Amino acid sequence: MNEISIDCVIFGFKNGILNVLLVKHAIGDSKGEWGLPGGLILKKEAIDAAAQRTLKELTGLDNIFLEQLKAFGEPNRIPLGRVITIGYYALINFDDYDVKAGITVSEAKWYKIDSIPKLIYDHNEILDFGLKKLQTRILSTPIGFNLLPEKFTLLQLMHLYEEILGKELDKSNFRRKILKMKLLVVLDEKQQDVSHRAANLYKFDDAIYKKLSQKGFNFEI
Amino acid sequence: MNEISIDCVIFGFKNGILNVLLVKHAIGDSKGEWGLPGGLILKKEAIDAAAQRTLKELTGLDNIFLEQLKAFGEPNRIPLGRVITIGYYALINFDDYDVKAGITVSEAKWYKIDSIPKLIYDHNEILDFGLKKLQTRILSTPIGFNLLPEKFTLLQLMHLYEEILGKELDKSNFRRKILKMKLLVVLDEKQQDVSHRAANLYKFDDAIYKKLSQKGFNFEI
DNA sequence: TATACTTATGGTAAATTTGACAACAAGTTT
DNA sequence: AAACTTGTTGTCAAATTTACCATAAGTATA
Repeated sequence: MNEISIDCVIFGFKNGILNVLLVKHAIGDSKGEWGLPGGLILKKEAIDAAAQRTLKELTGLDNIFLEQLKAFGEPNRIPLGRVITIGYYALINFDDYDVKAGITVSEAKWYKIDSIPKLIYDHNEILDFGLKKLQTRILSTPIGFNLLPEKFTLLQLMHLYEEILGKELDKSNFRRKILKMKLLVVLDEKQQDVSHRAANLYKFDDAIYKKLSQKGFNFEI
Repeated sequence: MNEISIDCVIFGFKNGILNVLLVKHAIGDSKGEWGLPGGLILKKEAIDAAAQRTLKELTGLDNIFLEQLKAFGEPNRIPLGRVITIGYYALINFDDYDVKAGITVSEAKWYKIDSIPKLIYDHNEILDFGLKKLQTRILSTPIGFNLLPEKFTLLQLMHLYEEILGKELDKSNFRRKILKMKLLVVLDEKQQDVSHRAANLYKFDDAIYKKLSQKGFNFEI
């Protein structure tokens, strides 16, 4: 009766800039245009599994943070016929990722969040929804770490928050608030190759991370 | 290829108790069992419109607060075959509502939130997701008013929050916080027919309501 | 070697918010 | 009139936030 697809908003963070992974379609009516990576759901496949598969096919990565946004179902959202799509968003660690264009896409490329081109169908709307979700989610759940390498400095973490929220934060106050949560563990290791005082590296505490992921917190910034 | 349905978690608030509207199926494999009201999406019908239609057919009400939860798509969530459902939740003013059983349901009934029976398919899961969404949403957006009559007392509003969040609040502090938002307008009118000092009635300010609906707030209780 | 420069980290004081509770007000019931 | 019930206002210490400043620990430059 209906076609159902998956579309993923994949966020990455590099050099203080938030990026989204877009693909250039190689086949079909939208050939040559940019859009979100996605695909049709298989028979007997759970929708979360379909999103995981789509993600793996594109990035080669498993075990990625992935969460459903919602379903998008305007009857004319795509010209060819009725397709309802279920939006997902994912957060990936830039360093682990290696670009792979798939069969149906000719190119895959990171775009800065403030220079997103016009995308096919309603993909700009899905992307915007994903960004808003990320903005609110990062204030109530410790998901931001999925965008960072395993070891990071407090300022890297702060810049991530600044970039996602689109506003400047106070170093000193950010440090106090984030440390109060006991989510971070100081490492006996410092930043390398910087031409100024090296900052301490941190990682997050798995146990507390799990607890806070369920309970949530309230990060007023 | 796939069937897509809508299922609605409809909340109502009466005498300080949060209720959910359930229906008893009159036809099909689930005949005689209780579940969430819902139905299939029509061809060329937007999914939001399908939810509105479902709601109107059951309650006769238009212009109701309605918001999508997410899509539920386990391959075996219903025994008959693959159906992906899109969950919605709605908040309605009890006083405006008049029960109507439809064609496919033999009965429609309000259930207290703490006495929900075993429902068909994954409807208990959808309901739980809806309640959680309501709990977090009510702390960041002024949606609770949709559950109350036009004029209400501060204590009625507080009891609504208490019931939804499942915890007791302090009268004095609640009053201070809610009034600080400037969302409420004092009316020159008091509660009627109570056997104690009558409380002042309030309504909410449309303009500020709209503004806060977009901007959101942070209601720490 | 001394000085300037950059970022990291720790601290502080004023302002604001919170939490817990007391006190009083305005009615109804006994 | 006294007791009772709920509404409304006020208080005050504790906790938190905000906007800073000061110092530490390095690198680069004169």
